[in-house]
Amino acid sequence: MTDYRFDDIERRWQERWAAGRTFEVTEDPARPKYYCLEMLPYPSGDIHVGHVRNYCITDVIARYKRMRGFNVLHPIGWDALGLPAENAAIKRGVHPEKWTRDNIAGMKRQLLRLGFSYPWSREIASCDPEYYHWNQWFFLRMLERGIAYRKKAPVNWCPSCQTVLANEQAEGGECWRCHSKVEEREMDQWFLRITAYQDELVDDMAQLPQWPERVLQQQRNWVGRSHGAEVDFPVEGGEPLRIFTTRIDTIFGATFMVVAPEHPRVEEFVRGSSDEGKTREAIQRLRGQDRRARQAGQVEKEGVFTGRSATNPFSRERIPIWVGNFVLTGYGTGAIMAVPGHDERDFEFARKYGLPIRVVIQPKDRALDPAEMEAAYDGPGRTVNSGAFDGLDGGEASRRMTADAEKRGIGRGAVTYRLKDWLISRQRYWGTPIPVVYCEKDGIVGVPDDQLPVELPKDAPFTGEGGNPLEKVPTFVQAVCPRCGGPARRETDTMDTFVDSSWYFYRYLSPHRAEGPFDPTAVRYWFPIDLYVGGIEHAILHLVYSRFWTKMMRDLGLVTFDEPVTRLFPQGMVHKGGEVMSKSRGNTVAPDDMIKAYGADTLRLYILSVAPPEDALEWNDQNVAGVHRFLHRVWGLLDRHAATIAGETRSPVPAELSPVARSLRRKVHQTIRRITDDVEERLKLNTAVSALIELEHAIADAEGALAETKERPVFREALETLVLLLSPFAPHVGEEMWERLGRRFSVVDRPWPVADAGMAREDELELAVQVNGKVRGRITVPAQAAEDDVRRKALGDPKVEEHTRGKEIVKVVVVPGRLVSVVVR
RNA sequence: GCUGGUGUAGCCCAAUUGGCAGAGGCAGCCGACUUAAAAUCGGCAAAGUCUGGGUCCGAAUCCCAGCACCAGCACCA
Repeated sequence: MTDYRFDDIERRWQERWAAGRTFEVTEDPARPKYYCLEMLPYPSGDIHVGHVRNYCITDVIARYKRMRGFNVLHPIGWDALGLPAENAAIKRGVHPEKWTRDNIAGMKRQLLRLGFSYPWSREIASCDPEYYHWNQWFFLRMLERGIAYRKKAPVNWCPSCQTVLANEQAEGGECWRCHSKVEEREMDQWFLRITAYQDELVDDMAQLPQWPERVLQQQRNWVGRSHGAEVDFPVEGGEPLRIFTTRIDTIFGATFMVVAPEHPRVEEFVRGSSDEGKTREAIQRLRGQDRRARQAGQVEKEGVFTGRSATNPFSRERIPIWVGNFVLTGYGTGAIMAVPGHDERDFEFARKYGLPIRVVIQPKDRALDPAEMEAAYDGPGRTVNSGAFDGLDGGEASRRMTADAEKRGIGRGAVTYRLKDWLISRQRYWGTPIPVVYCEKDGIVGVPDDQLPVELPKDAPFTGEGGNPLEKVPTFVQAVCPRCGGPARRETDTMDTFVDSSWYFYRYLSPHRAEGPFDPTAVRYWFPIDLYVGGIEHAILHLVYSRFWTKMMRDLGLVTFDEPVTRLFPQGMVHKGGEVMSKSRGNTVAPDDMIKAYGADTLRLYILSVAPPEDALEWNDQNVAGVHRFLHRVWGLLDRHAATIAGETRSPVPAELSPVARSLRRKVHQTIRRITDDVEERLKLNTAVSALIELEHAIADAEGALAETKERPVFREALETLVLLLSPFAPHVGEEMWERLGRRFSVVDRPWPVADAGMAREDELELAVQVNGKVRGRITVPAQAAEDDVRRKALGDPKVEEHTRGKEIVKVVVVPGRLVSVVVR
């Protein structure tokens, strides 16, 4: 037998694919299309196991769909701008561009070595000026429409990355990249008005039935839409104070108000009160509390009475206005009506400061007594102590009270959102320059389209001494105002790299197009993306931005649909030793080592077989040996017979078959059906691999009986089918075996086998017979036996009779193809 | 704290969605090959499904209560 020299085999076919441009595709209206997308990698230097898992899944699907007759687009590129390149420049004196290009070259080599079916002519890198040109072009279109704008706002500053971050990138008060604690700073920054699409982002989820609910849930939480009402509370000696509430039905229970320490009217309320000085001091202290901790509710509730009072516009009661650290600016109006009887936070605050608690919602089953209550009641019930509104359920009370407030001109239904506009400016070099200049005369002026791209200067100094390197390049900063021709200062902020990834999947369609970001005809053919596979960690960053970007492009008239991705499939993480595999934990596995030891086909097969693609994968070096042995056995099997099969005329499978042949054929067709089901809808690639192994076992078992007989056509069919079914998973072995079977290059264009239902059907079945739940006998019946015959045979079985003799048969359940259950008394 | 997911041989995972708990792999044991070892090949053994209740002829699967782990959300008024 010849050795399984995976290294030689894999390289040979990789070269052949490259030379034959096997995976290049163009639009072909005659064939159905399939756009199979994976998340493009950041060129950090190494492909890691998480990438491999992602790309193995998409590669199997891409190859499978191609065999099913689809015109498949399965592209790859590089998310090539971003901080690590610049940090490397500071640390090691390598230019970010060189660092990035070198990393891309190395990682590309790794991807090629894994045999992924990419159309490399479509490769893109976001650091190419020909790519970020279009970031700038989009930015200018958004600037024209007020979607991009500049404003001063409190923003998240990462002291370690020396730049501001978007809200999404500073969750929990930590920088998403380096986990430093972010600081709040008041700065002039560029924003994209994603909030213009906040309703669509939620409502269009109805168009995404093939997205996992947990991702949609996360996005829904992030947008944080909440329906309620705004109500103005009259303030003694001042303008009314506006609050937002989702529980206007409890307004009669509002016994005090609370404003955030930063509320603009705090000073007005405090001025002239009896304890002015002390109050101010207390408020100052509340302001000094850590804002993040306050938001997260990790700080004990504290407050102070401002000295001023307001009137509850429904109960007409005089109620005090407090300042409290649990009320936040930037959500609602920064002021609340406090209903301690029915809101946990208000209850806690009221108990602490001895403020009155009133019950205005009465549950069905018990009576609430404010003096006895240990917690707020926020369940359902009917309104009480609510004047003309008594006796209503919550929904009805809210509707009527809102209508009443509206009629009196003191309130209205209102919707609030948690989502903030997307802060996209970064004070760093290695990003897309924001294409505007500041002119003394004309203010902010966009760079004209014909002057794009604004390219990054090559000679910026990377000292690491604070400040954006771009500011230190006079030839970059000094500009001419496109409008008046006078001197202007060029913007030195660059764009968030999430801008690049928000639309890269459109650029794959026309990667070098100079007239626009993409060819609309190609978009009409290829979009939407049929399958998008990637890490779940992008659920609210990249995937929200991408949805926004498509909607924005739609409003520019560039596309005609609302959503770019039909089916999203988040793959599971890779763990080792029970922990997420990551550089920082030092538990990573290098794909290169695996390839060297076992080959790419083994690595691919292993990573797919060990767990369902959506589950966490627990890495275990020893398990790799298992699939490697499987490939060895396949190799041996083919090695023994390929030459014979290749050398003879292909005769048809005989109609009359021996039991062994019949059984092998059945297994072949059952396997086709199983793997097709597993791959097609459920993406259960792990069980598909198991089915391949089973088929190999079955073929090996029949080898002695069939290989050298006139029934060899059955054996040949089995081997050919095994190769075809295996080829999307282990494509190099697939090609090699296909060739050795005497068939033409390439297996990637062979039609996927079709299961013959008749062939797959069992002739006879063994059924268990249960008596009172215990298996007492077994009967063999023809597969299509009538229920009555099965029943008769089951009851006639001697072992069964032993247990039914002399007893009354109460019931006989026949489950066709499964078992018979007899109940006796 | 809330929501969702998961819990099956020593380990990773299956079980046609209520029908005989086992497809596949790892590890283990036995054997073949080998001077020997590794690699390779063949075979064997192993859990009654996290716990406790319930429904049913029949439950890993459905229901109730709890436990463990994972993920997301969490003063958002």
